[in-house]
Amino acid sequence: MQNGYFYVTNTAGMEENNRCENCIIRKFNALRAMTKEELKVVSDSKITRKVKKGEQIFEEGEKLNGVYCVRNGVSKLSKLSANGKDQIVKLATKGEVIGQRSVVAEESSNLSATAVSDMEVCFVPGEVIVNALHKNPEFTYEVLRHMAHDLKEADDVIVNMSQKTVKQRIAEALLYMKANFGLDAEGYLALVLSREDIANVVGTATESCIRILSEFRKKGYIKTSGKRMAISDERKLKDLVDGF
Amino acid sequence: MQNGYFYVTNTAGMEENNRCENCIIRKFNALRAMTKEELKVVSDSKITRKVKKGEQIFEEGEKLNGVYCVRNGVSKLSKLSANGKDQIVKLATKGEVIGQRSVVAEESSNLSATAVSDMEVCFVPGEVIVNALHKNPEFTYEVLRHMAHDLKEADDVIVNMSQKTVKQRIAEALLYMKANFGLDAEGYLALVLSREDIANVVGTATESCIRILSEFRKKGYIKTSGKRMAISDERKLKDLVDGF
DNA sequence: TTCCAAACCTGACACTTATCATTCTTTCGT
DNA sequence: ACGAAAGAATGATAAGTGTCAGGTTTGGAA
Repeated sequence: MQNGYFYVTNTAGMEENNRCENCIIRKFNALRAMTKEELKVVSDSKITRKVKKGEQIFEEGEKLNGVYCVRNGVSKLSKLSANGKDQIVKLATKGEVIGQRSVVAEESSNLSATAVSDMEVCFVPGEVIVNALHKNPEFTYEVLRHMAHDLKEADDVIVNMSQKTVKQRIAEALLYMKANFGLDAEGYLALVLSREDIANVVGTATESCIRILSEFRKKGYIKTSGKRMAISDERKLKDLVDGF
Repeated sequence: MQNGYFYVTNTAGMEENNRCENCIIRKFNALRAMTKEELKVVSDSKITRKVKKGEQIFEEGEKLNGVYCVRNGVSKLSKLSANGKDQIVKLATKGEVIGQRSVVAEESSNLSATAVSDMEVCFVPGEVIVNALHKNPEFTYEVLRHMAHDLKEADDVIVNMSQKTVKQRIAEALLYMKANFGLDAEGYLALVLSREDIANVVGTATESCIRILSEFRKKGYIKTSGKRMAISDERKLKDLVDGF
């Protein structure tokens, strides 16, 4: 099904910077705890793939045969709810590994992954990961630590979702986008999300999201240019989040 | 601070059923992947403690020196939000290990744990756990699988919180309580939570929770006797959750 | 460029939920 | 068993949010 979109990188004579051993991205995820030998296996078996904005990497309920290491771009991890909206649970960016949870638990995925911008990802077969998990406690420990971190973040999201107003959650989302994805050359948020996506991050109706962003704009908290947004008054947004 | 509440179990001549090796509870959590030797160390270092209903086991922000294995009773794991309410993120019962996340990540706890009923817990020092994590990949893998499961559940909670109405969430909470904690001899939910606790599970105001439970009672979906509750029409509650 | 579809925006309105105030009931300690 | 304190219940009202029904703007394909 996904064939044709793939191009294989483990060809002879491949340039050195396509080897996992030399990949800087790796420093930021659990793969840094792998041994040289394990990393070689990963590198030989991995498949690099370009994903265009809007394209789906995998779908909720799909059996994943491996994990995806994000080299570039941003992916949204979302889950469809009964009322037809899909709630974005996490945004994964450069250095993060997606699909880990499903491979570790040997279950089909509970989330869909869709590219929010053009991406480059490395697919690593599940057996290679599972193998390392059984043999290398340091690697397993490292994966565990990353998952512990994700779990803590999920707890925080639960509390925010249930205790904060939509306005507070949107303000927080903007600050989050600035803190985690930075700004472009003109000071706009580097991560450009549609209003609908932002609504799906904070769990509200698209119209409500638009309305509140307009309000922020009118009050001078933010500035917009097409779908790009810039934070003008960070202090005010922070106060809002904290309930002032 | 916690001294005096503790009584040590690793005394000579201790009865056999107080040894982890013989503890059935262990079968349900990651400790089942420990070797005999590791389990002996756990058993020799563990401290069994009785916790009375309402008593706190640990607090948000506290540095945990170990994990707590629940032998009996139920604990709520909650997080205080800016507006003063504390959101219950998870209910932990017999066989579950709490505090894992913090020990694994070597961070202070992001949640508070409070007994919802009288409990008996075994405290296991962090070093013992961390040691096993470094040495025994099967144990680490097992902990990882449990955490993967928790993470999936957390994702589901996020979606429910943001996409379902309060009424749906309360209906779901009742069904959850039946499914996970069962019924008492008279058919009432074995887990008795205050209206406030239920409100904190589903993330709503106590009054709203009471109002909706009253409505369920009037419509014949549930039956109440003091703070005990019984499900009379499970079908209706399920339909409600699914949006009918 | 022109056109079309998607994205964005706004208003009106209904419904949901929180808050405040008050009363009734249960539970628990002495 | 009693009284105090906690919990449960209900009404009135206000605030927050979703939905529907239009508009306008934007961006990309032909």
